[in-house]
Amino acid sequence: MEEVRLKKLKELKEKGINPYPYRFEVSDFIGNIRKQYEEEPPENYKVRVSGIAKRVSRTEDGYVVRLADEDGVEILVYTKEENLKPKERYTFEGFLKRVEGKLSVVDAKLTNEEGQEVKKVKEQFDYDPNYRPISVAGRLVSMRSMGKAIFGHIQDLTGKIQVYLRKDLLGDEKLKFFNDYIDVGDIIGVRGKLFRTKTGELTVEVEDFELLSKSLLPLPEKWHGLRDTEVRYRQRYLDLIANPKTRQIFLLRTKLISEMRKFFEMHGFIEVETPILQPIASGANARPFKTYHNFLETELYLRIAPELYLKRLIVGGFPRVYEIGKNFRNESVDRTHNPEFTMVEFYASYWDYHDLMKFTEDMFVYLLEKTLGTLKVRYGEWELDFTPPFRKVRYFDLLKEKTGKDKDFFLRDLEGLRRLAKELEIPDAEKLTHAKLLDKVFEKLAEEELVQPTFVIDFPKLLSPLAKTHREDEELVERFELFVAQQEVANAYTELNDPIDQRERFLQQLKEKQAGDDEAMEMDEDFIRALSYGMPPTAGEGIGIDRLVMILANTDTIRDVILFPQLKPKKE
RNA sequence: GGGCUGCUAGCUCAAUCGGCAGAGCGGCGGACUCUUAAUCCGCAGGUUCCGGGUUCGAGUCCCGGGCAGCCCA
Repeated sequence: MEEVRLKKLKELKEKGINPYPYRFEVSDFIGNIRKQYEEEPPENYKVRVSGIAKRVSRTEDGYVVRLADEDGVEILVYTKEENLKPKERYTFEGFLKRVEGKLSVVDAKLTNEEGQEVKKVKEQFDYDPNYRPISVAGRLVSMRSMGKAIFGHIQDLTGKIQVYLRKDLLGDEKLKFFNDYIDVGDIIGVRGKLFRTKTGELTVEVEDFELLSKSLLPLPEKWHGLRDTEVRYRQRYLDLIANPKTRQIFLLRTKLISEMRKFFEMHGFIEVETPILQPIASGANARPFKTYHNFLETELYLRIAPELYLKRLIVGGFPRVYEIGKNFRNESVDRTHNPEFTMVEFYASYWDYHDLMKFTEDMFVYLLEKTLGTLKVRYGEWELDFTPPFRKVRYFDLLKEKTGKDKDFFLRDLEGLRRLAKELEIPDAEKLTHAKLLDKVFEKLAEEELVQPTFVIDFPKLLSPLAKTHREDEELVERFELFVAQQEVANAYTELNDPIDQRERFLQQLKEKQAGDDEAMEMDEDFIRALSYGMPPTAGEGIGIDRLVMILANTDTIRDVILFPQLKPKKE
């Protein structure tokens, strides 16, 4: 295979044709061109359509029928109906939707009533491009050569479009060149006119084309795509070429982050960048990666959180800041953890955690409307409803509900708590510190309850060394975590700005560390000095972007939302 | 960290009890000017993840290793 293509490459060079030329003028991306002639049908638009089944193919969970009317106009019908036969006439009732650019009928059921012609259905949303001249470029992903004419599809990130090469239009020589030297997988550019074929598909009638990059390796199979999860993650470029679902998820991710920036900007937040290489990795309970700077002759850590730097900026007079960036935690790698992950952290002067809850609700509503266009999100078996206000529940109320035991038990009866942890089969329960025990017991008992968006509020102080003491209860802090689908999505609090209190909290953390908790927080003297100059009352929050994208994309694997997830290196 | 499962042609997958390694797609050659999983005729394509072992004979059984996925902690 590779040899055949290398031979073509060699012959091209002998002909004086550069298989890797420098540029090509495109009039637009494929998706944008399609958008001009294809309207999105409204949500839940019902249609009844009649025609002859040209072909019936199996899909993962049903069938797809190519349905044609007398004029030859075709539409794809996705159905679960069994025993459909080609050449039979059927009428389907279902919802009109675009699937990869093509108008299709989804959730279709057979009916005995008469339906509309395919043509009539499609005309409403597919318009005639009237032979408008365009030029587009992309990867040739399929090709159907018919001797004196060739059909194929070229694809870019935004979509796919059919190209049609005809001998009488292109000339003998050009067509022969295409047949002899162009392969599926090559990047090509075409110039021509847009029209619709008799089946109704938007197509470029090619007047001229150029090879833009020769592909030497074959693409994954066209029908099944690329399924091997390992190859999908290790060679993401192939996954992106072969699987539309993958492209869709990463476009969604990009859209989410972009809308998030807009939202912050609308609310007066300034985007900043703080160090990833830090001499002290603090601001979270986690194990850091360690590295070494040769010139400075010093050990540095990859940040586990930007928190302490962002608050220094609040001290410095930035009223509202946010940072979207990577954090690094040297921990296990599994379905919900990647060693580097993306968070947004933001801080607003003069706010408290009540302001943040309101702001968080507003932001989620904004983001969901901009990305999915709905506040009700399907996630696995659940329908998550993000309509505000989100449920609020106090940390110790939740524990009391599950165990009947109150705050005093959890904060003072260490041995009782340890016994409870053992009953819950929490590993190493006899060794864990008080704080860790409490954390693990809460996780075990409460998280399964937290499916719909829920603010868990008013955490115990010993779990929250950077949060401000609760105005009504010395043992608590003004902190909330937002849980969605049993996962912690956001963590926020009224920030501790009393430098003396802060020093004591760090010292408490050091004790935890000595007691065996290697995730306890590090003391940061300069941060305390910064607070000593005076930090305004402030509230701050972190939101896990990867987890948020997982929820929006309805996937339970973090690797599906990170372009290049960390895997063990493979020996070649 | 423990358990289970998977790894076979470029891709998606078969291979019965241990008995000649196969199909579809893709590729190559040919026919075909509205095809779309195009169709029709012909051909080629393999370190069965790696290393040992048992056996007349191993993709298959045994031991060790690698990577991945799932479950548990």
